[in-house]
Amino acid sequence: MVRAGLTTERLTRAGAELADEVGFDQVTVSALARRFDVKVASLYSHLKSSQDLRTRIALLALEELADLAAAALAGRAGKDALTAFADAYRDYAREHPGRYDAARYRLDPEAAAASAGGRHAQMMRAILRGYDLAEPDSTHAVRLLGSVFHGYVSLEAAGGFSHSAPDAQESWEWTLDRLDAMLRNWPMR
Amino acid sequence: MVRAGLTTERLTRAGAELADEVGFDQVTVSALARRFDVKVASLYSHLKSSQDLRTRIALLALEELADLAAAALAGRAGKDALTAFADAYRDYAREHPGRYDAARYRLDPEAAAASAGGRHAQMMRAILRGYDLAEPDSTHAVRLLGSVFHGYVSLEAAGGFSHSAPDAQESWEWTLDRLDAMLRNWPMR
DNA sequence: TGCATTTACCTAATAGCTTTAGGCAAGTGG
DNA sequence: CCACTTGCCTAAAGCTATTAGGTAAATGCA
Repeated sequence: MVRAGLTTERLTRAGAELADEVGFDQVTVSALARRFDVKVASLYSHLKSSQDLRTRIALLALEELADLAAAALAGRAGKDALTAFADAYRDYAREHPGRYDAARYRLDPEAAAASAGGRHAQMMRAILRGYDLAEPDSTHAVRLLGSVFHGYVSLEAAGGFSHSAPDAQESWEWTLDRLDAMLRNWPMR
Repeated sequence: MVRAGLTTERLTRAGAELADEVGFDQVTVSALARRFDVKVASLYSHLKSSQDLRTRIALLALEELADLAAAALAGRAGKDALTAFADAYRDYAREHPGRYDAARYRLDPEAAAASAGGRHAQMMRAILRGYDLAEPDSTHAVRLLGSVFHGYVSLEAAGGFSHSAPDAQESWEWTLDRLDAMLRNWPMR
C-alpha cells in the first residue's frame, strides 16, 4: 500500500484550495480525505479536529495576504501605498474567496496572537505615516481603513454591487480617492 | 398528546433567538426541535430544509434591521440622519449578533429580491439627499457607507477593536464625523 | 543487511445533523 | 358524529466528526 504522504502542511494547503473551490464553510475533514483518496480517520494524526483545520487555513490565509500586501507596499508611499495595499486586499479576496473568508474566521486568542494579524495593522500604520495624523487619530484611521477594505470587499464578494451600475471597480477607485483626500485634508470641518 | 403549535413563523423567530444565543452558524434544525421539545422530522412540515430555515432567519433579520433603521431615520436629516442610521446598524449587531450575521447570509437571487435589502439601499440614498451628490457619486457613496458600516460592525463583532485603546465607541464617532465631513466638503482635492 | 521501532494509514464503532417515507391521532367542518 | 385534514411521530438512510486500536511501511541502528 503506497502512502499518501500526508502532512499538516499539505493538508492545510489543500484545505485552502478546497475553500476557494467550494467555500470556506464547506471545508470538511471528509472532503479533504476524499481529495487525498484516504480514509477520514487518517487525517486525525495530522489535525486535531475540524476546527484545527479551519484555524490553520485561516492562519495560512492571513500570512499569504500579509505577504502580498507587504510586497505591494514596498517602495511606495502616500496615495500610491494606500491604493497598492487596498488592491492587494481586494485582489486576494477575488482570486481566493475561500481563503479570504478564512482570514475572517474568528480565532481563539492564542491563535490570534500567533497570527499575521499584527502585521496587517502595522502595515496600515505604515501607510498612515504618509499622512499627518497624531494619536489617537491614527488609530481611528487604522480602524476606518480596515472597515472600508473589509466591508467593501466582503459586500462585493457577496454580490452586493454586481447587479447595478456603475461597476464595482469604479466605486472602488472613487472610494480610495475619497479616503486619500480625507486623510490629506486634515483636519477639516 | 398535546400539539406544540409549530408554525413557520414561530420556528423562524425561535431560530433567530437561537442564532443570537449560539451563533448563526450553529443554528440547526435539530437544536430548534430540541427547543420545542419535538422530534426533528416534525419541523420538516414547516421548513423545506436547513437552508430554508437560515434563509428565513436572514429575511427576518433584514426586515427588523430595516424597520429599526427607518424608525431611527424618521424626522432626521444631514449628519443627524447619518448618525442615527449608523447607530441603528451597530446597535442591532451588538444586541443581536446572530441575527446580524444572518442578515449577511448569502441569499439566492429570488430570496434577495423579496428581501428588505432594497429598503436598506433606499434609506442610504435618502440620507445622501441631505448632502449634495449627483450620480454616479451618490451610488459610490451608498457603497462606501455600506462598506464602512458593515466593515466596522463586523470587525468590532469579531473582537478586532477590543484589545486596544481607544475604545471602539470613540473610533465609531470619529468615523462618522469624518464621513460626514467628507460628504459635506464636496468635491475636494 | 537484518531487526526494532516509529509512524502512516486502516478498520470499526459511536454519536450528531439532515432529510424522506409512511403512520396514527388530534383537531375541524359538514 | 363521521370524514378529512393536518400535526407530530417512528423508522431509516446517508453524511460528518471523532476516538480506539490494529497492521504494514518506512526508518534507524548494529
